[in-house]
Amino acid sequence: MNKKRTTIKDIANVLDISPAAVSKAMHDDSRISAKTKKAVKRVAKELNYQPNHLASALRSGKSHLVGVIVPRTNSNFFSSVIENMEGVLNKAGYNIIITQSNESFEKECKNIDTLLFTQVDGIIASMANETVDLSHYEKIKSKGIPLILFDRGENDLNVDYIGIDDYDSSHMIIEHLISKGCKRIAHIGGFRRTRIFNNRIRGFIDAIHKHNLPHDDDLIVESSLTLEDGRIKMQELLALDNPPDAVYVASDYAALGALQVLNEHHIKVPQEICLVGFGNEPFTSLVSPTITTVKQHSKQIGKIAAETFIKRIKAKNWKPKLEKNILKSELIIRSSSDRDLPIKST
Amino acid sequence: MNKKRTTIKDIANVLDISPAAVSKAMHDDSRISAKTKKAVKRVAKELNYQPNHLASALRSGKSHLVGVIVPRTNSNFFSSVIENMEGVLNKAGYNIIITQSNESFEKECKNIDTLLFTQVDGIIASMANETVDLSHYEKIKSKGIPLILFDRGENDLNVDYIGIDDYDSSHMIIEHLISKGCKRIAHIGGFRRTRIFNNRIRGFIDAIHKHNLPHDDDLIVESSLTLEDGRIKMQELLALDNPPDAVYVASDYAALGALQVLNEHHIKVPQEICLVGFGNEPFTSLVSPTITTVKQHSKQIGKIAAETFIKRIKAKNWKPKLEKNILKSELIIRSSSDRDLPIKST
DNA sequence: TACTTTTGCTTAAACGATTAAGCAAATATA
DNA sequence: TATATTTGCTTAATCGTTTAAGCAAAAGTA
Repeated sequence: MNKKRTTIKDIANVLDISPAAVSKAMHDDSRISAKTKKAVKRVAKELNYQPNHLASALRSGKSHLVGVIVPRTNSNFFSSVIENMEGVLNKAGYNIIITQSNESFEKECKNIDTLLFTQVDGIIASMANETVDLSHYEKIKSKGIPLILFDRGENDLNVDYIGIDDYDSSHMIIEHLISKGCKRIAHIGGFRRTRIFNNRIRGFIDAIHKHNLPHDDDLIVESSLTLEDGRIKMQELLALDNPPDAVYVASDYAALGALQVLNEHHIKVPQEICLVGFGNEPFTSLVSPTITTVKQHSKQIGKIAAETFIKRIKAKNWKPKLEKNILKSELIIRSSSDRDLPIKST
Repeated sequence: MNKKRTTIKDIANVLDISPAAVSKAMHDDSRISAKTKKAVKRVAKELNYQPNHLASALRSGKSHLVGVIVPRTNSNFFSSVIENMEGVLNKAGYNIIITQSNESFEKECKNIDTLLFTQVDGIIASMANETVDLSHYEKIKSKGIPLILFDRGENDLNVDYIGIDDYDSSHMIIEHLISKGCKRIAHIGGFRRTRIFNNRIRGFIDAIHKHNLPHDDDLIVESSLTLEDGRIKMQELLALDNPPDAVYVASDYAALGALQVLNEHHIKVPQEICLVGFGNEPFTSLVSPTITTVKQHSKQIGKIAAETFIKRIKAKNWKPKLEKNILKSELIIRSSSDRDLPIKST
């Protein structure tokens, strides 16, 4: 019969107490007797009471919603980060709203507006490739809600950041390739304007110098790191007078494109050219030969990002503050760079 | 100075009119003069007014939030569906909350509770593999908010559904394989309890009979359709006294597992055994040989699901109603079944 | 006994928008 | 000119919860 949902008023009526007492009983207020609390909770269950989230959010000013912005959800890295973030946040009573920027600056701005409009209590984001203007992120900060960046961050924003050590990762890769006898190593990197890609390039150059390998500008190319661009850049490298004997690609997708080109040219990988990708996307272990790559600890990144958010929200007066959380990455050595192993498909 | 956000009251004070007039002006009410409307909008812009979504949602009973439940976001199919759904819904003034069930029934139940708690105006979902008990979905229906299913649906729920014709897709595949000279076709299918997989199995059997091919129970196996299980089921098929000359796998992931096993056994694909997957995941065009598969029109499915939701929300008294929207799928023929073509890597 | 403190509630005002009802002034109609 | 209608607003209630303030009764303290 009763079409409308149960409210605290209904519970109050049944027990002949005030709605305020019911609200406090549900929140285990110390000023409510154990007896009343028990009765309230019993009746709440009987009437199938579901708190009205909008009302409490309006009154308390807290929506218990966290906005998440990622370039795309269909990469294994981001979907894993989100999954682990969600686990931690749900336990703390927060739900998440996931949005995708599709690497577009415009879409990212829209997403931020949408999230602020929806009154999220904070935003956890990884920036789009295109993003250079940071004014939209400043808008989040000026609202006084926590902003936490992961993977694709930006020092200038001066907020919490969780990611891996890209500079160090490049060193690991170069040292691995050197141990396999490579002497002329090329790097297909991302755009320098994106911090993580710049760090990988810097790490690459410094490692090359450290080990007294030739530094040749032709061997460093910037790329959008899509599969297609990986193909193009690999072809360019092969066309050099003095082509490389190893290629370190800053993304698995572009590395796959490079591998296709190498296969098409019947260049033996890893015997003639070694190949290393970045990101540990699932397909790297599925293609032939399997691709050596860098694991970014997506689970940890997701968890730490969520925990950082909770820490910030608990501090009553949140002030934007830079706190970096840099995880060590892990090199996954597979056939494409392992000259001691025969090529195998798993 | 002013820390608090602008409300309609602030605008009202500036113009010395009532907050009600401001609200109506913002909504272009016919009983407000053009002059007042203009002034209100000007001041709103000046004060950087952002409507409080929670307040209007509370009052109007509409959150303008749509809940989305998918098994996982990291498959290309689901992320593409979501992207296109979002486009349509955003234009109509709705935002979406994405949740993942990870194929778990328990997680799916939790997601539904979360979404209902967050007071979404409707739910668009694709069911987890594990789900057989539909009581949680009935709960959504009983709340009187629109429920729309896509891809993984269930007739018993009697709600709108958008998907492809799985039965017909099986026919397309079988006819293609027959045209390539296959005579003994096996099917690694999903669990029969999931409607789409059952339809693919039925389509497979009927197509086999229609073309007078032998119906051998050993050639039909049910699988969880993960990569690993695809490997196991392929090994079982190879171990038969009379192994198949073609395998139709109901998922690209499992098809990839099957392909790995075939490659490891040095069985030539497609010369000795033809292979067909399902879903058009990006890696199907990246592995060697490339895998023939079925395109599910994720963009269309996303758009239609969103449009159906909007249609339902506009009808004032929503009643659960079965309305199926079945799209025709498309067979993408690649090397793994194309005996006329040489094996190539793209 | 007389006072203070604690307990366990109630009252009532928010939170920021929407909206039904009402009302004076302007305009139209007879 | 008298009446009806339309225009353009205001008033006040409402959505369901939270919370500051208040108050009587019970318990503790001197």
